[in-house]
Amino acid sequence: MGETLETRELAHFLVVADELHFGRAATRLGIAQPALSRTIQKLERRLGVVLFDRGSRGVTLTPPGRVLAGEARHALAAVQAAARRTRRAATATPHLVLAMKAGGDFGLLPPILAAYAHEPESLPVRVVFAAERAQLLRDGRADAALLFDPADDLHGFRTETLRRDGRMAVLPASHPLAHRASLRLADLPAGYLPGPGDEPSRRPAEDAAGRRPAPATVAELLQLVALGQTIALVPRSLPAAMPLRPDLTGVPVLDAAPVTLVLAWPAHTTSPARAALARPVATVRTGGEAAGCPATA
Amino acid sequence: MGETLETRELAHFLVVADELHFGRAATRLGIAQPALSRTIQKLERRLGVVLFDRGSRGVTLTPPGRVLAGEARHALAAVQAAARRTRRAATATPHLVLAMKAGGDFGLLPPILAAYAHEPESLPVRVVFAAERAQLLRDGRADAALLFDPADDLHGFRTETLRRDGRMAVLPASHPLAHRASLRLADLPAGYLPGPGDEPSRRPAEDAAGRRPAPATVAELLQLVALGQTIALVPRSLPAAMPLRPDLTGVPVLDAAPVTLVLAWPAHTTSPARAALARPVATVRTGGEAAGCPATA
DNA sequence: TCGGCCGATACCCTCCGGGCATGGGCGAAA
DNA sequence: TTTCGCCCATGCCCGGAGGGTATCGGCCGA
Repeated sequence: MGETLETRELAHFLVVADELHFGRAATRLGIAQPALSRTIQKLERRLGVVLFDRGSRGVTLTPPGRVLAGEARHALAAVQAAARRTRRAATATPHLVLAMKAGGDFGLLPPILAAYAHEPESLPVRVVFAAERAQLLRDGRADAALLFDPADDLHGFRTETLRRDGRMAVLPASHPLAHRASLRLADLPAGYLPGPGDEPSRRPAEDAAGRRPAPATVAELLQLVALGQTIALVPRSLPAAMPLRPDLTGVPVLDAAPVTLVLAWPAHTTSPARAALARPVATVRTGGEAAGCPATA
Repeated sequence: MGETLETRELAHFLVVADELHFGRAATRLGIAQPALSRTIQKLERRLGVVLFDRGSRGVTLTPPGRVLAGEARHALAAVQAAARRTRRAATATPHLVLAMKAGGDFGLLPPILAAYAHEPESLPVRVVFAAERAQLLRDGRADAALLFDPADDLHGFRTETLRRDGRMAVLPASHPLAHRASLRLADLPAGYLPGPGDEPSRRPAEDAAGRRPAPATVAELLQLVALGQTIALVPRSLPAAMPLRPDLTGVPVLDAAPVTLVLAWPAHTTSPARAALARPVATVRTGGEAAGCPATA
């Protein structure tokens, strides 16, 4: 009764929880449907819990099933992270992987990396660009990431604050609001898209309804603004890393919640090379008011 | 090459990493030694990494092996937490488990629980006493815990500050320093034991050398003080929950690092009942100066 | 040099995971 | 109401992974 679950069981369960259809889930897993049914049944018996309601009108997650879906995702990410980090620890050419979005450093990264290179334990740093930086960090594909505090999910990470920043609206230079010195949220027309760092963690390539997803990069977002399709809310420091094209204008939004740019890393890692990466941040940080106040808020 | 590791492999690996001896590890696992050897070999082949140095003078972890040991512990804790939380989500009588050390609430818990009981989503709360509260939280045996900030490992937890507090030395009333109004760390004789919340996370029942471990509870610690075997450094609010016996005296230590008592819970849980537990904390909190500043420091 | 410790190898067996065929419940269509 | 069809469960078989016993081989200490 108390044996530990196997990762295969959790992975198979997650696919069923995702598809809510044993047949399709089995296809996705490359196995036959009966085998999958039995795996789930055994999992349910082992847990002593019914995970799915099998109505003839399809399959539904029970409340405990919903709990397991969330927990299983975390557990599997932890297992994958174990494999990835172990492999990378054995690499002949050790290095750190830093995940960020293009322009997502407000121009602060170059001096940090320069200072880091002088640290005694420093390693070469490879920068990767990705929207799902938090996920990369969780499953071991990255050693550190530049994240935004209220927008990204910082749970389980340790962080060092780089900069706390207000927001501004980016609009076409021809927009009626473009000449204003400042704005309030109420001034903005309804339906503007979120700014960088507000993206949802899961971003399907395409909606079930076929709608296009929100833009994944700041460049895409600003492109949409230039096309007059939206208004963007971005950190005021953004132009330091990515100047606005001339046909766009930035106007501070006074009452938009501020964003905090942080350097984040998995809480339990112990690499001295990674620890040294946090050190130069303190010297580079500008305008930081929450020094030493870690995240996980 | 890229398949995910199985929990059984990780568990077996951890025992070998702990024992550094295949034979003993196999016995602990209840299997024969050859099977264990093969499991580890397969794990190494799958990862493409050598995890152990097999010298004839015993077995040693390689550096990547040490990485995997840390990662595997976290991954397995996550898997076990998944099972525990799922089972408890299916319980007929839902409730929350709150882990603490006896006296570890500074007397603040009763009003919190009283206020919590009036929250709309509240559940019955079962309090369990344990030294390894953080571990209980990590593997799903508890839903929340009262932890001490610099002492406990708060990585991966969300927290709500209950109280920040200086420390005092507890000494026998007959001790030469007992009449002082205040002390500094330099005044204390070398070799005093840590106070509550300074305990290491792993506490073997007995040393390899056979020495007794540090006391696990405050009551044990104060007992040792009364016996003149040590001096204790405890939070100044401790007597609010656990009055000092008359033959003991508390003297503030001005330059000892303050302790922060926090309510902690796993970062990614989503139970509304658990979320409601954090709410009364804000109303009960006294002397808190770091409100809203979360942990993970 | 020899015996003992300890991990690796060889070989066998059992059982678990998976495949195929089929049963059975339930809703929708006729 | 009957029938068709979708979809999950069940029955049965097979291959392989995991485990057990016996044994080898390297290394150290006596």
